[in-house]
Amino acid sequence: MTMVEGVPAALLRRREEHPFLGQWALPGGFVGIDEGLDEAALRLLGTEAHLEGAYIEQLYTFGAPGRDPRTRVVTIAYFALLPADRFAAALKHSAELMLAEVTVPWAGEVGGPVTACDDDGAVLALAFDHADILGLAIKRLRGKLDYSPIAFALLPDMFTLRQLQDVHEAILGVRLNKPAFRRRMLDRGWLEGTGEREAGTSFRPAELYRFKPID
Amino acid sequence: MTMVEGVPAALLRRREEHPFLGQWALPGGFVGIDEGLDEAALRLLGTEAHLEGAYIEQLYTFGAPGRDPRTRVVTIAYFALLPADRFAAALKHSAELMLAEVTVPWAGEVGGPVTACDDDGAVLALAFDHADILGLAIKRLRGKLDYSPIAFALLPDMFTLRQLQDVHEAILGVRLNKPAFRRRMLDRGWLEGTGEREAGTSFRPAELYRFKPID
DNA sequence: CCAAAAGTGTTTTAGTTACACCCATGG
DNA sequence: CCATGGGTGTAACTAAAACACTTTTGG
Repeated sequence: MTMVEGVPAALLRRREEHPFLGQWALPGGFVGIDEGLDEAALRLLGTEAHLEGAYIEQLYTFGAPGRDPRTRVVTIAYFALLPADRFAAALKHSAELMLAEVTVPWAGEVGGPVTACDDDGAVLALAFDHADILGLAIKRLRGKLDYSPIAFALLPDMFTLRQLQDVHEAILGVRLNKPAFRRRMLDRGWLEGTGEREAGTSFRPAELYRFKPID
Repeated sequence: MTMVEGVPAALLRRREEHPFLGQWALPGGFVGIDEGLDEAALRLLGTEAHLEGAYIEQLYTFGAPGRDPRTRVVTIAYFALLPADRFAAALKHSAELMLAEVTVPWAGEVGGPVTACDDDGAVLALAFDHADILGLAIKRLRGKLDYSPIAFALLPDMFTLRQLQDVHEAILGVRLNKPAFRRRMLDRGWLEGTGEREAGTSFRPAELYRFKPID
């Protein structure tokens, strides 16, 4: 997953076999008999999505008996986070891959279920229970955002406070107050200012910060 | 799991076969080919631990290649919560079952790893990676305590605010301020006062409350 | 009346929000 | 000098913590 123009987005792969032929699915595959789970997630992200070096985290294990019409399949779902620019190469690699915008209503909201949309805003039909998986991933991100440093996995090494705020707003789906956000982040002690500033703006350039993993 | 005398406790089962013969392990077993995961957790809690009607929640899936010396085993760990008095019948049912006190240091604390102790305070050797599973379960409880109603799964239908505070203190491992705790709980809107009061005290009897699932 | 724990009121403190303002840059 | 967004200061508000206090029961 990543954040594109203030909205969460997930890499999907068009299925080339039954069931759900032609529909969109999350990249995945089978765990090797002597392979760890994290290890398998990283391997499959490389072979199925052409993405390397992502932050990954186990999400939930889905095992309802009928979720795959062929046979019993238990899926140990992981999510992976990368900055948006890391997807360009992967998307060029295969026309069967796309980055879909994901919409997840807040609990109690009427907006309906989880939807994934293509660049034109058309709603995509997702294979299996993958819409549920996507929805749970977004909810996990929302829940962990303010006590874990996951947001930094979605940004390049150096970033401005505005970019960090954009990531938070994309995940939460709400606008945040600038001065309050700024102070909260700086007080947390996770940021370290590089002396450098962004370039190419027609206005005052913002300072670039780095994530300081000490804590 | 439950809370006994202000401390978290987990039901363990003595292993009667290799590997780890004679050591203590979490109750568990295999998922049926046409059985859901939650369904399997509840079934195994009944057959292995003689406990019914628990609140259960999926915890994490453990799949390191060497974690079972016999063959590759992936464990989808669940935790179950029940009031302490519900364990009496289970413990009488089999001498191979025990309720062990669990100690989990806070992150960054020096106190060392997760330990399980019997009634005499002797540290028990746990089979497989079950100490890791127990540790993660306690940490999950700590994290979810203040935004989810898990504490009520550890109490009878009607309970006093002091009992609720005892459960919170047992999970967190810290003492809490009485007036602040009281107000926080009442403001949350999860509690509904029954007109009734506890009996058998030699001091002023506390009002009994009920968990109000409306929200 | 006394001990013990239930339950309440008040002050202090810390963290967050809202809003107004100043600053630095390109054009 | 102007438009634009970066960055800062201050007051208002809210939630929690600390503390002292009153209340109610059994003995």
